Parts: sequence; structure tokens; C-alpha cells
Amino acid sequence: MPTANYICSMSIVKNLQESTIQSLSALYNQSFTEKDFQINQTKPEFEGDYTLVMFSLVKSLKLPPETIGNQLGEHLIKHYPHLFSAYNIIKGFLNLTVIDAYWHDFLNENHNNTGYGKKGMNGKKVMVEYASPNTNKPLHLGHLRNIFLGWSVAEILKANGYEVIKSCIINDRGIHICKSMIAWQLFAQGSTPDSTGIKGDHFVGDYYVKFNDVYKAQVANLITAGKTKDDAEKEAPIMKATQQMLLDWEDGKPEVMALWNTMNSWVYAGFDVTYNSIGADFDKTYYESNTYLLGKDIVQQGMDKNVFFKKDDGSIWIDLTAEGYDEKIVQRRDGTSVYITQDIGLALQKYEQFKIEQSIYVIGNEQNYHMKVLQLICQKLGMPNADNIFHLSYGMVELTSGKMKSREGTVVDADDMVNEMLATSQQHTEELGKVKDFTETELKLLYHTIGLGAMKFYLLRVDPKKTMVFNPAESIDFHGFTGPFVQYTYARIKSILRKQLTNDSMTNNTMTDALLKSEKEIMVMAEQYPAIIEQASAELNPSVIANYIFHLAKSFNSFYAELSIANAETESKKQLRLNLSRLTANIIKSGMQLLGIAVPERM
RNA sequence: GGUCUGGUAGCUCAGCUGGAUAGAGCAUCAGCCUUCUAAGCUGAGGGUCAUUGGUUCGAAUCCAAUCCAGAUCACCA
Repeated sequence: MPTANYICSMSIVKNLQESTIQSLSALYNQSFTEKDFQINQTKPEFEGDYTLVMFSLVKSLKLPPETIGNQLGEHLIKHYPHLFSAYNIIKGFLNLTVIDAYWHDFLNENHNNTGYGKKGMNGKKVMVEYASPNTNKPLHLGHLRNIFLGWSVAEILKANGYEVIKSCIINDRGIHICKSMIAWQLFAQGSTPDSTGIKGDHFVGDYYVKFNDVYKAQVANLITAGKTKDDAEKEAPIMKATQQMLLDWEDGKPEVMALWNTMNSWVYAGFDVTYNSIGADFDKTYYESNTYLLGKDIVQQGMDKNVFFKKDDGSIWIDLTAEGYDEKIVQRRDGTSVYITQDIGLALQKYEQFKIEQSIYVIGNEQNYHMKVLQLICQKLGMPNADNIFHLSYGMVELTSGKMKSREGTVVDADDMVNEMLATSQQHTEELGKVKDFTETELKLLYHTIGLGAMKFYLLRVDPKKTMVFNPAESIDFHGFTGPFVQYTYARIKSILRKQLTNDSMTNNTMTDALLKSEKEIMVMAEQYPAIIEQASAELNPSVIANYIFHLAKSFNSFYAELSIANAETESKKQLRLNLSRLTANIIKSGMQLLGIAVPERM
């Protein structure tokens, strides 16, 4: 008999793959790989744990699937008695039952392992850039999807052994920033976030809105005065003032710089409050005001390498038509860099500063084209990190009524959203009345844990690539496929463990009775957790974890309703179920942590 | 128009590297709290997997065409 260590150091699927490959070679004198057959989890209506699909072997072996299944099943049972206890064949499917001892060993080894499923450091560095706000507007629901996604992906990569640097580029310059500044100069009469009690990012955002209102009115007036629309848009006094301010900013005019610094500091203070409340953080922050001049020397290099070319008016371009894209400008005729040039410069700077293996950009899918072009240019320039740029492209968040449009005031504000979720979690908690003995501080923390958990889970449970619809009514639901459901399951388990684990807590289970179906279901699922983390990491997809954790919690709740833990039939059954409960709780906590969601001990 | 996404139950989504009778949650209906937390559990109804054709022993999944929806194709960022 091999040791438990041998068995458990490898997942059951890997064990199954290897034993099948060896058995097939022994039986048929050919060599096989894991790609020659398929392994599925056995459907619940059939007997067994895992299923080998025989059809793909039929052609190369020239035998009917039933024959292969019988021979293979026989061989596996005989030569791997420490893994398999039974098999059956239905049509071309070989269903294998894993021996109970395997599951017991697995449980004994992991039920108290809070690091279960996570890997040791692999020595590789990855940067995840996310959030990346403008400083003229507060954060909205789309930012929340971005932030939760970026943060979670960073955690998932860490769990897979990467060193992760979370970064953020703040778009703190340009004409849109000047708009808020001009509007403030004209209309604020010296008021500040402090004097008005308005959160800094909202305060500045209000002046951005104000600018647009005034601008629109001025344009309308000029048009009624006989100007064309184009002329009116250029000549509106507030726009001219804004453009002058941008020039002054670029010249470093002291009073403009001072105002710019002040207003940005208001915004940052506001962002910090939001980041703090939703648990976002960054290891490295880049400011566009520092990076917008980057990339100039790269333009020169590109000219030298004939990757770029100069047009008659002096502007510099790259021709990507051979790659199926257009010509793209990289330097204006006045010699200033454009957006993409800055990005090239920043990409290189990131690489040089941190020597990262991979540079992940969490950016909406509206920039797919831009990011594709960015990578293409870097590759053409022969930059060392060009292949390491990865655009983690996520879909927009839409409302049931359609798209969010700032001009129509249908944008869901991030702070409003958080507050609403906190209020809802408070209301639910009070209605249920289970934590009446909590202190004020404990209650506040609990509302925050649940409210934020609901919101994060809601935004992360969907495949990031997909456009998702935000339904206000559904999002505040705390039942079913939601964060609070999972949190509740955790709190429920902890409650059981508190009551049942007094002194003789951590004994291993030594089972003689067969595992019951609902016990095994949890066991099988728990055993897959490490593979789930790997998958989430490979796909950079937190929804894999959200779905998995939900199903695990659901299975536990069924198990809980069906079988008694405290009053189990025997003492060994009780121990088994307690260990199973603890393992489930650990996985829930660990998986939720990868989503950035805390779990409460009671709720 | 070119390129890229997507279309699965009334709604929101899984499943997509081809496998057994397509799954969840919400909503609807019917049950379950004097034993471990009912934010829970059990069950019912609800589907032409956009359409058509192809590949295959087998297609929601792969390929092609068509229809529909969205994004993008700035000397804005």
C-alpha cells in the first residue's frame, strides 16, 4: 500500500490519468497520453465518482467501447486497489468509484489546513494595473467591476505563487481636468469640500458637470446668434478659457499648478475614502502628469529602426495595415506625444523598474483595439516585455434600462451603491435578529462585511469578459447565488464548530462505515479546490471561484439539512462530519478571500 | 463598411479544450423550524441552446453562412 502522502500529494484526477495511461499501455502495448481519453466527474444518477469516456480510444484500439471499458476497469481495480474500489460500464462510459480510504486520508490531511489549495512562491513577478480613474469624476459602478476584478485577480495570482504588484495609473491631466478647474474658478466662490461637507471627488465632479451645463448653454446661445455648431463649440468662452488653462498648465504657470494640485488633492482624499471602504489598495501609483512626456526617445528609436515614418507635416506614424489595423499616429506634428506613446513609455518603465514576467492591464473592452495596437507597436519595436503585456478585458456594466450614460444622469455612483448595500444588509440583519448581543462596533463591521460581500460577489460571479446587466432589485437580494448566502453557510458552520468542538477538537476520523452520498459529494468537491484555483489563475477569472464556492456552500447546506452532525449515528461519523465541516469552512473562507470578501463568524 | 465580442428558461447567468436526460439563482406554485443558525432545505412547472447547413459514433460546445445586439476603427485620454 502506498502511503497517504503519495496519494494525497496528487489530485485524484491526476492519479486517475496516470493509472489509466499505465493500465492502457500494459493492456494494449501502445503508449498513451492524457489527451487520448477524457475524464469527467460522474453524473449523480450513476454509480461512481469519476468517469472515463471510452469512445476516443475505440479508433486506435479497434475494440468496442464496452470491451475496453471492461478490460480497463478490471485492470485498474486489480492494480490500483489503493485508488479504486469498483467500476461499472454504461454505454461507453467507465464509471469508477474511488476507495473511501482515499477520501479519509484526504480529509485527515487537509481539514485543518487553512492554506489548503494555495501554492508556494514560484519566484515570478506580475504587475496588475487596475482602477485607473480620471480625477474629474467620482467612481461609478464600472470602476467597481474593474477594481474588484483587479484586486481579486491579484489575490488569485498570489495564491498560485506569484509575487504581485498592484498598480494604478491616475489620469490627472488634460483638458477634462481643466474643465473642472475653470468651473470651480468661475462658480465656487472659494468653497471647498471642507466648507461644504461634500466628499472631495464628488465636489470636483460637480464642477465638471457644471462646466458641461454652462458650455452647452453658451453653445446654444451662439447658435441662436447665428453661428454654426462647429464654430459655436470652438468659440464658447468657457471652452476658450479651458484651453488657455491647459496651455498655462503645460507652461507650469504657478497659480494654475497650485489650483490643479489643490483640486487633485481633494479628489484623492475622496478616492481614498472609497478605496478604504471597498478594500482596494495599490503598491505603486503612476500619475499621467509624470508619464505623459515618456516615450519620446522611443519615437526616435522607432524612426531609427524604420518602424515609424514621418509625414510631410512632421507628424510621426506607424503603419499597421499589414496586421489588419490602420495607420496610427505616435507623435503630433508639434512634437508632443499622444496617448499611445505614453503607454509605450509606461510599459517599458514598468518593466525596467520591476522586471515583471507579465504586465496585466485591467481595462474595459472598449479599449481592445487600443491595447492590441499598443502590444503590436511594442513588439515591432522589439521591446523585451512586449509579449508580456496582457489586456484583461472586461465587459461593460449596463442597467436593465440600458447603458449608463453620464450625460443622462443614469450613472450608478460607487459611493451611493456602497451605502445602499450597507443599509440593506443592516435592514436584513435587524429583521432576522440573530445578533442582538453584538456591540455597535461589531454590528457596523458585520453590515459592512455582508453589504460589501453582496456587492463584490454580484460583480465577480459573472465571467469578466461578458457585458453584464446590473439589476438594482436583484443586486440587493441576499438569497440564492449571492455573497451573503455563502457567508451565511460559513457562519453556520462556525456556529456548529463552536458548539461541538470543546476539548477533543482535532482528532482524525477513522471510518469503517461507508461514506454517504452527501458526505462524499462535499469531499469530492473539496478535493477539486486546488485545481479550481489553478484554473482561475490560468484564465484570470474570479467567477470560476465564485461559482465553485457557491456550489460547495450549496452542497454543504443540503448535507446539513439531511444529516445531523452533533447527533451523528456514531462517534466516528460525528468526527468525520465535523472535519468535513471544518474543511468546508476553510475553503469558503479561503475562496472568498480570493474574491476580496470577508466572512463573518456569526450573522 | 472593416475588425472584435456576444445571442442558452419570463429575468440574471453557468456549461463552450465535443460525451450520458442542457444546469443554477431570481420570479411563480407546493411543502419543511419544540434537535446543530430557515440569509436555509425539499419538490413542481418553465428550453427549437438565434437560424440554416457542415464535420463526428456523438454538437449548446468545432467549422461556414445568415440574422440580431454591442464595442471599436480620433493629431481625446
